[in-house]
Amino acid sequence: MKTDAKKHDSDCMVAYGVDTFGDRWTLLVLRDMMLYGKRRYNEFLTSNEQIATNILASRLKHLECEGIISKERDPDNKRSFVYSLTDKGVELAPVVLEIIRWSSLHMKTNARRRRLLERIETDRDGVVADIRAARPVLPAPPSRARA
Amino acid sequence: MKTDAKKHDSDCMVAYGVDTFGDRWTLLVLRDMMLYGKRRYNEFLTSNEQIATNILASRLKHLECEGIISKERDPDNKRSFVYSLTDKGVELAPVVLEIIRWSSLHMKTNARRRRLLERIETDRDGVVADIRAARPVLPAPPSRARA
DNA sequence: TGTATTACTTGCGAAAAACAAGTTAATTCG
DNA sequence: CGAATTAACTTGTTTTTCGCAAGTAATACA
Repeated sequence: MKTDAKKHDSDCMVAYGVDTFGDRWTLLVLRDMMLYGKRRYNEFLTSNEQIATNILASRLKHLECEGIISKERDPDNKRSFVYSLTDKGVELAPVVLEIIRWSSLHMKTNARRRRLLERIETDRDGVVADIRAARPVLPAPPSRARA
Repeated sequence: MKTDAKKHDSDCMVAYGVDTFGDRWTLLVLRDMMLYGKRRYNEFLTSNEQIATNILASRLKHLECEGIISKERDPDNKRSFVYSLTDKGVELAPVVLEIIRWSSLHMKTNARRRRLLERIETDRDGVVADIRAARPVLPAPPSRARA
């Protein structure tokens, strides 16, 4: 499987990150994996932001090419696949957690958010352990009505 | 000045971050400000990744609308403007620093990178102070030949 | 007074995203 | 056992955004 050419391909570490997850959707897929423990194509499709199926397929392929997720057959259901975070993917957790922290400074606060933020501040290693184990860090959000 | 409609506008903190800086260019502009102390339109145009001028203008406007940067006339040169990070912008530094850290785990290492990483690990507050003061954290990178 | 500089805007073709529909293979249901 | 369903995608097609080249307006400089 051939990986996409890098868009920037500069020597910069920030550009490397942007090339890897700097688009409208990739970080949301990673969020679904990290916070909600999602692992299947169908699950990613049902997030609140309604990613299109062709886009989802291309982002999963890209993440796999970058070594951030791996794809394996579900042993119990031969038509299903399970996507998992690799070590390289789990190492991205601090980036996602810092995004959450920053946003929490600038979004209206609520109990759900406060709880997550508190846990990030006081039990970051536990959060990362949950992410690694695919244990949801948050209960799934209430899903919005579709059009 | 009217801000763009949010693309995702979900209730999610990660989505808020993606709406704010989740595209090919915004994080690179922020990097230029944070790491290299860039403050002017021309300076942003000369980064290694060669952003187009209309895109740069739209990203600066967006960042300003989001309250991440501010734009002021240069008192010494009436045709020039100075862009600065607001508090909200400086608060994004940890996100950028975590991206750098993650990338450094997965890019070929070199002296320049090792130095920055070391400083991030041992003097994070000093790095953030430099960012706030618009002091370059890194010397400008060797610029690449243009086409 | 004329040229250069700074910070943009405009127009247009190309690329990517979004939407809808179709495909394939495994599985469950009657 | 055959038919409907599910899971994971493709494949068109339209719409939006990107990226390049060129143009513009307001200083500033010689």
